[in-house]
Amino acid sequence: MPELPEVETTRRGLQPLIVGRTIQKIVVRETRMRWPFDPAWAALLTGLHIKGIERRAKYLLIELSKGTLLVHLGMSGNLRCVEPGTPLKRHDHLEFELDNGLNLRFHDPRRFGCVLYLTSPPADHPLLTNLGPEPLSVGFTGQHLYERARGRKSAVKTFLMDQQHVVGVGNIYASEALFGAGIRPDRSAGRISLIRYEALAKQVRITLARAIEQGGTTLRDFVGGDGQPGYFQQTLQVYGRAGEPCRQCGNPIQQATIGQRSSYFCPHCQH
DNA sequence: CCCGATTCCTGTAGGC
DNA sequence: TGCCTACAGGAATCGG
Repeated sequence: MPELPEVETTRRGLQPLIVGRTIQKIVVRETRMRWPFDPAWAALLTGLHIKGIERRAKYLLIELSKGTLLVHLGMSGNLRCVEPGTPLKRHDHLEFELDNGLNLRFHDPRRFGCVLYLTSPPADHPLLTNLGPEPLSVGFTGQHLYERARGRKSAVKTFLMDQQHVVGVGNIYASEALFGAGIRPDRSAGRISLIRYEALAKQVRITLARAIEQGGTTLRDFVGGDGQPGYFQQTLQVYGRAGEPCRQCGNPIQQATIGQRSSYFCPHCQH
């Protein structure tokens, strides 16, 4: 499930392979996604130069000589460069043939992702407004979380996954960061102290940074921009470990549904 | 405004 | 072996 570390891993893997290249041809095999890919974009994109690749929240922004490609990986998507002739897999929806011979492939079995061509400033796009601060920026602090949580009754895990408060944290890293901070995921967001939010903000930063170092988490089929899987799954403390011993205290990890999402925590280490 | 439920989709796993 | 169902989840959207 691509969260910030997987998207950042994709960005870093793609950067040396696609920046400076020109799009020579586009093959559209499937347009139905979270937001449809307009087939008319193929002609508009042909011949454009790739100036850079940035990330905002879980979105990739591929800056072109005219406009921007806005990519979201949904929950099963990946964007990678392959050598020409690499066998097609089911759900390889889009292909961008570059002037260095490589093909940039968008693959997304569940089609919760999207690829949109924007010709206005990306910051003005509705999908990018109302996003919270980047968790690895100085604007993200425990104080910020604490203030945003005032008066909120929803579970802190649900609060942490709301991209309006902080971006990039999804189901896996929310569980991991809450474990690191010793906070039960089902606690009401408005009833947690500033001190504890400071610990949580620190754990969010640490967890995401370590995951980026490991190339993200590959539970099923995530691969980065260069096609390599991630290794952070070996480091997971609680996610997916229901019934297994806590790595800190040995008691079994508990699974619970919070906000229609499965959550994992240690009842002994988290309060 | 806030919050919980619903919705989109397909691959995989478990039960019988 | 094969069929059926449940589950996985990012995030927009809707209803209360």
